[in-house]
Amino acid sequence: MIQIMKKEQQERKKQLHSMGSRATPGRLEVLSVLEKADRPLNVEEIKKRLKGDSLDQATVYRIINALRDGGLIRQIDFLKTHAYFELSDKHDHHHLICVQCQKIEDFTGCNFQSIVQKALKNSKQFKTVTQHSLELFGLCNTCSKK
Amino acid sequence: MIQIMKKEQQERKKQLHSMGSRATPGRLEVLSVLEKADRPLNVEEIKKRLKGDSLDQATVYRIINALRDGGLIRQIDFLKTHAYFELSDKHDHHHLICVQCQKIEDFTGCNFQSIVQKALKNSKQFKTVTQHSLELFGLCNTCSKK
DNA sequence: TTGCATGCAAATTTTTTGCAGCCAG
DNA sequence: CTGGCTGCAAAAAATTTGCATGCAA
Repeated sequence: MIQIMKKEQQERKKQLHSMGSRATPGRLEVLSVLEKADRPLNVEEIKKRLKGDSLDQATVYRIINALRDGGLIRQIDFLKTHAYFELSDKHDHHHLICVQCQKIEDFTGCNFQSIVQKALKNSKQFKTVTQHSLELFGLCNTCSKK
Repeated sequence: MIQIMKKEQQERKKQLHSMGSRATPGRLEVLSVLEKADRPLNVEEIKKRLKGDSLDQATVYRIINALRDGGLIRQIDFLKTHAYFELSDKHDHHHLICVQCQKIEDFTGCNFQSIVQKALKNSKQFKTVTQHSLELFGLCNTCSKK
């Protein structure tokens, strides 16, 4: 287990370096928090889950922005006023969100390659797509019974 | 032209009533602003485009939330800290967004019915999807040359 | 008439910024 | 070393709330 953790750490460091950033304890810990999370977290939630609330809020914001711009984490839209984040290496995985109780379920297989190809084929101003967002909103079984 | 405008007004009023809301001048005007917009707008932009900046900011927020919850407008995630909105009746239409210069291009044909069916088939907690978000992020031709 | 909508002002929440000191590379 | 990171404190931006008044249905 410890071995695995170390490998993951190494992997994170490489990723940070490849995006031209330094592998500081703060950044590694934010990544670790998101690694353990079972759902996307907002900035406040990330901050609270850090060991002893250790990082300054300004730092958390700066880290989040750097990681997002570097592509290590992904911003999710839950129709809230502020953003949520998750690791972007959980391959091609998206969410079903209940607009009533906010329940979140993952789903995979959005087959977006064909969507991207189609979109780019018809586009005059774009030739590459580096990321995408896809969320489905509805009512979960519990809420739809009410 | 005036005839057409009146028809649209009537349509809007019906939509508002069907979501259990009153058809006030403010709400109709917000819808009209979004109707004329060539791209999704944030709350501040909507407020500025109202005749003479007529509505209070608190009111604009309350209107936006009501229209979104009622399904008349759609919230778009541009990876910003705050949300953007557009009319939801522009059928099944999404965006290509340049992460560098924020250029926005529309694209259609996301064929999401098959995605939704697939997701629901594998879901234990959901049986219906009422809305979806799909945005593609990348670099536009101009920015990718830099 | 009557309860939903709005304006106004204030509070709260969320995000950003300047600057000095620190540490990963 | 040294330039990127961070903490601290303060400011700015975005969103919400309470209450009195007004208007759509």
